[in-house]
Amino acid sequence: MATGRTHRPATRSRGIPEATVARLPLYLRALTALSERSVPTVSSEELAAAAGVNSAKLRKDFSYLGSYGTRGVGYDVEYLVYQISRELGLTQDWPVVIVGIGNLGAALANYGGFSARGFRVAALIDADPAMAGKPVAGMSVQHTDDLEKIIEENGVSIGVIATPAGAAQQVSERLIAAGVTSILNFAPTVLSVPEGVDVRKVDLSIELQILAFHEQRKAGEEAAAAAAGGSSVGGAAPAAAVVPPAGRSAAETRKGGPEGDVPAVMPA
Amino acid sequence: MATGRTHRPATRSRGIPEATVARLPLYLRALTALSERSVPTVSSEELAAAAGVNSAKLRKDFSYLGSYGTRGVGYDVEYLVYQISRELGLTQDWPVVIVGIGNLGAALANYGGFSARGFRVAALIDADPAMAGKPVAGMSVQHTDDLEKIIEENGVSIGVIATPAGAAQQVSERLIAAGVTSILNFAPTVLSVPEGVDVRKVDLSIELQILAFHEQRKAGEEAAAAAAGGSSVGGAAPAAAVVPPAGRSAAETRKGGPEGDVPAVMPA
DNA sequence: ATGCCTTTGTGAACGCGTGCACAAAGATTG
DNA sequence: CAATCTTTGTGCACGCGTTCACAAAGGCAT
Ligand SMILES: NC(=O)c1ccc[n+]([C@@H]2O[C@H](COP(=O)([O-])OP(=O)(O)OC[C@H]3O[C@@H](n4cnc5c(N)ncnc54)[C@H](O)[C@@H]3O)[C@@H](O)[C@H]2O)c1
Ligand SMILES: NC(=O)c1ccc[n+]([C@@H]2O[C@H](COP(=O)([O-])OP(=O)(O)OC[C@H]3O[C@@H](n4cnc5c(N)ncnc54)[C@H](O)[C@@H]3O)[C@@H](O)[C@H]2O)c1
Repeated sequence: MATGRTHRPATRSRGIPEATVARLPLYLRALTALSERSVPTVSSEELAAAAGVNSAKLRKDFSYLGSYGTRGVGYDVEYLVYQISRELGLTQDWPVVIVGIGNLGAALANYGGFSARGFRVAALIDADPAMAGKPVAGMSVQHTDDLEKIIEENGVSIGVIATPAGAAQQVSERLIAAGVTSILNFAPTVLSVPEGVDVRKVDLSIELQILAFHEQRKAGEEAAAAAAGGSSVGGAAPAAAVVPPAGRSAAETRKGGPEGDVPAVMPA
Repeated sequence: MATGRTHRPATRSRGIPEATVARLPLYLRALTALSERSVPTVSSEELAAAAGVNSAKLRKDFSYLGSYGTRGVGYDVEYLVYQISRELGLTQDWPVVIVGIGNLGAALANYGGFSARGFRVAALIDADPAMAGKPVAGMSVQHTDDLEKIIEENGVSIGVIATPAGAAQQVSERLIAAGVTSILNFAPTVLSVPEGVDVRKVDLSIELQILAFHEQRKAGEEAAAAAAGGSSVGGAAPAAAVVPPAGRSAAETRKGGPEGDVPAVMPA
């Protein structure tokens, strides 16, 4: 999710739980690696370890696809690769457009892993007239004016948005109007889309903030442990405070913080 | 998802559910936007709409932080920004290193949104001697030889990995040995890390595969609807088949596909 | 053919997350 | 001060996802 997500509850697609779908690519990757090493079969235990999940979970996941294992032996690697690929729709070729060819968009365009799995970059699109015609990753960047034409001519149903946040909503609307029904959004905004359109988001900033939360928690616990008599291990404490407290109206009305307010840095 | 994730079940950090933590940055972003427009207060309903979530969920999320709202009025925007920032640990300054300054790493280094929220890029690190000393995003790229020194001197506890997949595990081990306890991994690999280290992953390929799954499902349903008498809407059907069936040993043993095998493109 | 050993597939229990619905709280108005 | 209206905070129920644990299944050796 990427991390982050914008799950639509979705109608339990064909009986395969969403959580399982999200893990299938993980299994596929592990299986592909085994396949390249010409490993013929693999047990749920081994494969689960390679994919970083619980083996019971993996078996249950596979059980949604059918009974593809052999008791006492395990799973046939090649066969499973095919079954998962088919289930994920990777036996088809999916043309993709990338909109917004800046720092990130260009990096995505240059990314090899795209085409590795049936995804083909059909076009690179940018609103900047100066970008139009420029070669990026061996393709010529096209102008947003032609967005609709490109989508329709190439039968594109998956769009990647790498524009600034302010443009993302509008870009998504044009993509959708032209026929796109799945969007991968790198811009830090909530996209509002009609029913039937899937949006997944990748948000670096959110991921970092989640890490910071846990990091702060670890630091707090460590401090507590140290205060309780432990030796202070070298745990890289962050530097200085940044945001001063707001101290506004509602502040007085406040009832009671979680647990007596950790001694957060509070200058003023 | 980004989506994608590597949740450690974690010990219900300080009573705040993981799912709530993952949404706090979303609320914070919406609140910051309101703050910039000088909106003084906001109701759970409005804020929930801006963040793209259910209002009941939002209220429950906030209830884990304390009672910061005023019944009949809503939430004080500035105050809530501060409370969430504090809870997420964003009132501190978090130095971050990026390892692997290729296409993606360079894009990340150039990304402004990094510093926007208390994250400061302390160093850019690459193994390529030719990269060492080169300026990227106004910083000089440093060689991996100095990785440990950089981490320790800057008190870095968060590392971003943007190396090729093959190098990621090793890089993570060096980061962790040097004191890093949180990793954001862009390489398509499962990182194996010791207890106490948080890993979150951002995986473009996985997100696309999940979209492809739903896309295929939509196409199938649409085809079924059309067969049932509907007019075929212009739904951008993908092009050609790519992976031929494996047809291996276990194939015969197979018991029974989900529901009589949709007529997937099956050449041979 | 028989028995043993390995590994799958799944029933069942449990816990987390979500969303409804409403009582309590406070603001606001008369 | 009392009545009314708005919006929060949360008890509760439900469904999804995870995990355990084990019977059934199949391979393999004897
Ligand atoms: N660079 C990163 O590492 C990174 C990381 C996370 C998120 N993001 C997000 O990804 C997005 C892109 O980041 P970036 O660093 O590449 O920014 P950028 O400014 O380098 O590139 C944005 C590109 O989008 C184009 N653009 C603007 N409006 C457009 C429109 N309406 N239609 C089509 N193209 C348009 C611009 O011409 C520009 O080329 C931003 O929303 C950013 O927040 C970037
Ligand atoms: N480019 C993208 O859009 C994109 C998208 C998703 C995922 N990824 C993943 O991100 C990673 C980086 O992608 P990229 O396109 O930037 O690749 P890249 O080849 O352009 O860059 C990789 C960089 O890592 C450096 N490196 C290699 N081994 C290293 C080591 N041991 N220590 C430090 N640095 C090392 C290389 O010198 C190079 O500069 C890859 O794993 C890729 O799969 C990239």
